Amino acid sequence: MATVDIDSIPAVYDAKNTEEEIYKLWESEDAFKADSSSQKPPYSIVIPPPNVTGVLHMGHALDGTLQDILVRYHRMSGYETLWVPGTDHAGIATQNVVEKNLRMEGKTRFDLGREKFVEKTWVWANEHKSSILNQFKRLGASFDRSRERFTLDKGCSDAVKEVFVRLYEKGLIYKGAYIVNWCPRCQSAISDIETDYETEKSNLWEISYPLKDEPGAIVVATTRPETIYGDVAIAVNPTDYKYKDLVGKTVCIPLTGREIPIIADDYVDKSFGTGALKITPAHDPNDYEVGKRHGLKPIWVIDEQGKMKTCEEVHPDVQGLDRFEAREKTVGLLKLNNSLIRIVPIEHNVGKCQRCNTTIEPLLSEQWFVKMEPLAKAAIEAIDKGELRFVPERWTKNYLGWMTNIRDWCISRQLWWGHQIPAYYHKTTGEMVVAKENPDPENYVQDSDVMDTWFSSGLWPLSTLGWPNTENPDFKKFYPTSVLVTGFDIIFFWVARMIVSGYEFSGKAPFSTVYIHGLIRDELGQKMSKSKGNTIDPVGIIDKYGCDALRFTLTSLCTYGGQDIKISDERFEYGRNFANKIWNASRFVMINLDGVDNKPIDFGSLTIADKWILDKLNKTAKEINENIENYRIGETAHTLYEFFWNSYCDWYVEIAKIQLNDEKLKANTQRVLLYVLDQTLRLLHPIMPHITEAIWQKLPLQKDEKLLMKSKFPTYSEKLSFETEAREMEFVFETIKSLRNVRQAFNIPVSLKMNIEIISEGKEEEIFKDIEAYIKRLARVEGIKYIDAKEGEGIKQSASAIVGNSKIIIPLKDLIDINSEIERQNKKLEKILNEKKSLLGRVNNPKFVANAPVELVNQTKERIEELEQTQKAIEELVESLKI
RNA sequence: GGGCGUUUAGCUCAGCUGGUAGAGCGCCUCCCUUACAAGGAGGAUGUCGGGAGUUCGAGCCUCUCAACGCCCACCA
Repeated sequence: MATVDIDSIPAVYDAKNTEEEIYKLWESEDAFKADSSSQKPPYSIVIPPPNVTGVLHMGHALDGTLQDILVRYHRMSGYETLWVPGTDHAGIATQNVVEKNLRMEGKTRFDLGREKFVEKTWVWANEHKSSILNQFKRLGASFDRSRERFTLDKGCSDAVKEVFVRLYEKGLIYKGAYIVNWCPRCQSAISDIETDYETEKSNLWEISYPLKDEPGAIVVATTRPETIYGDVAIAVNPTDYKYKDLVGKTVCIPLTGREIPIIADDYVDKSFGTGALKITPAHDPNDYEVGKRHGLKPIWVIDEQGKMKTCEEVHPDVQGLDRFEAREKTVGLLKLNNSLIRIVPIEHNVGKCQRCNTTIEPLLSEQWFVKMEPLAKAAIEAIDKGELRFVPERWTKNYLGWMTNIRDWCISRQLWWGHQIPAYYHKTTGEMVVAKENPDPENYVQDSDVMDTWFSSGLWPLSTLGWPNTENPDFKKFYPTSVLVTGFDIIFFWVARMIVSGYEFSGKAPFSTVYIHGLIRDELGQKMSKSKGNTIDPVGIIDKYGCDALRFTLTSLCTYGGQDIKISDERFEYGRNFANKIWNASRFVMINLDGVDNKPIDFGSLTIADKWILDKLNKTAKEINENIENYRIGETAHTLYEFFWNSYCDWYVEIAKIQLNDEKLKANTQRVLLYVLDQTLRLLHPIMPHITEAIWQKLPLQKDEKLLMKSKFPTYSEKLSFETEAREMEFVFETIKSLRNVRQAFNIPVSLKMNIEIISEGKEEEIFKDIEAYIKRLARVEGIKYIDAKEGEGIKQSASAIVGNSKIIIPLKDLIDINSEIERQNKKLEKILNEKKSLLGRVNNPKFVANAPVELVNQTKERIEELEQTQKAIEELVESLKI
């Protein structure tokens, strides 16, 4: 015999304490730990590793919640489930933070030296990586901390070296001079996708270059006058008649007088500017290509700091100046020199460093690259072969577009924090060796560059599961992973690269599904960012509303199309209110469990309401399984909300109050209440893990598992299907609703119990007799009298309702106004007539009858019959009222 | 320039394979009915952006126009 201490269950759900307590319970049971030797089928997810520099934001909260839902659902559905947590060393971001801290001490990284600096950064990273993952704990994340990884740890480092060497040996990694996006502030090259473009107002300066040894000049338009010192040619379009005679001649660079040729190249757009273009191969990617075609040697005039070089090509007054100062100075000099023809204001796009927003300086330099095209092949075919799919599907196109136009990937970064490139140079001969280890530390020094952060995170599914040791039990059991959950913003940075490396090094896609969710935005639809000050801190929301409230709200806002999600603080009231509802409904059940036995439900003595709720539960379970399997997470939340609140609480619990007062029904009702609650908690658990576990722990159930999170997830069961009763219950709802409607329409006080008369026959009359108790209680009815159709004299001075083919009469002398009752009935009649009219229109259309499915035609006809009967009944009512 | 998305109730948005529109919030009425006022009961509200087409039937499919948003590429 079970008892529940009700005093221990307050009427308002205490999320904070409950969540803390429950997470501790899971941890103490080591419940998130996966077993690679298990016989169960595997289900695995690797977390998109948050930056060590990061703090939990709403995007993490959504991403983490979705993963946790999938993981918890599969864990309960019989899979050996592994969710791998970890963090990313975030090369530039982390180095920036540590450098900033140093600056506050008045130091730079160079004061410390590389070794000391990296050491210091490790200390910082170690301190912070637990902090972001601990914040994920506040989310209820059921990841396996015993398998936590870091993109710079030994295992990841080994994988990185292995991959680098293999790709190098295959000729897919090469070192070469190329124009890269150089960030003068970060002092490093960055990749194309780390560069953002911003529209800026600027000028097009038209500068005149005089011809050598003859009168005349050619005028070029440029947005970067400071680069004239690096010019190696003036290019015009070969078809441009204006300049036809000038091609092949020589001009002098104003201010310095250096001589350069006029060349012809298709690249030049005749209609832009003056149609003549200055070529600066060292500082512009397109110019570099043109220069290469014409065998022109680049001249460097801007250094890595973004300052003008001190060299003979640069005008002495400009040497050493910052590039923007140099621009002003150069324009001034040109003006004095009469070389400046005019200034045309324009708006153009300027590349910016994604990390620090510094204007990018295209710079010709020696960097390491990965040849992507051969690697992309398998990643492209994966889609056609059906080995990889995106949810929602529209992202496939995006992914394929990028993959098929892929460019080589600049992987070297001139930083100190990261995986150092495993290339070694002989101290005297300069000979280069690429190897996992330094072949001879006496005589070889390692390349000083490190690799792009995304190089190591691109190996994440491989490296976290033990690759390159393919005999590792985790790798054998859990690779490839099941699904990758992330936002669309890192499809190119990360997802695409993981797919490429998955195919290259394991021959398989690292996951078969990429589930892409929307981005979190503020209530105005703007991206959340610290600089805008519009962020909502998930931890703050958890403190205020509770973790499960946060999870439920976020989940409910997910759409199948993966739309972005606008949130505001108040939206989380939705989840909090639902959590409170769950808490209180459970509280009601527990309060009413006195004398409960642990016997199974007696199916022989179920009431119509019992059968209805079991049927509804069963259908809900079916839907939930389908929804989660198909990544319809938002619908999962809505379905559960609707079932629990509108079916279980609003109707079944209210009906149970009646049945619990009936000694014959009490025990079985308790069992049904408890059973449905137990099953519902299981269904809700993946989305709202804490509250469900907390309640479940209190329920006096016979339990196979100690924890709800390890218990079986409900599925559809034929045994619980009660179609007929489910339909009959609709009759009950109709009846009660119409009676409530009448009460409200005529302002009948709740305290006044009504007496009603029913005109009915056959099956319907039987049902009425079955559900009398429900009607009496839920519609506050005193007595029910069954009368013959002919005894209808009481209709005068009564309100009435039609349910099915039956008439319910509510005699209300003095309480009702006949005219308003007539009006009320006429309104209903009008609705019915409207519906009937349109349905008749269909049925009378021979084409509809010929083309529509037979079922639909029959359904429509049946509906018309129903409507006609109701119409007739209402018309009779109105007639008798009028008398 | 190329691609994608959005436009549905006052607000925020659902609506899967076409069968006469839904939720939450807000609003109006009533109710502290012994789980819950973070609650209960009842109610009002939409020519589904405009136009055309396909279909027996269109919020959903096709075309077109419009507005807003995002991504990619980038001409000095």
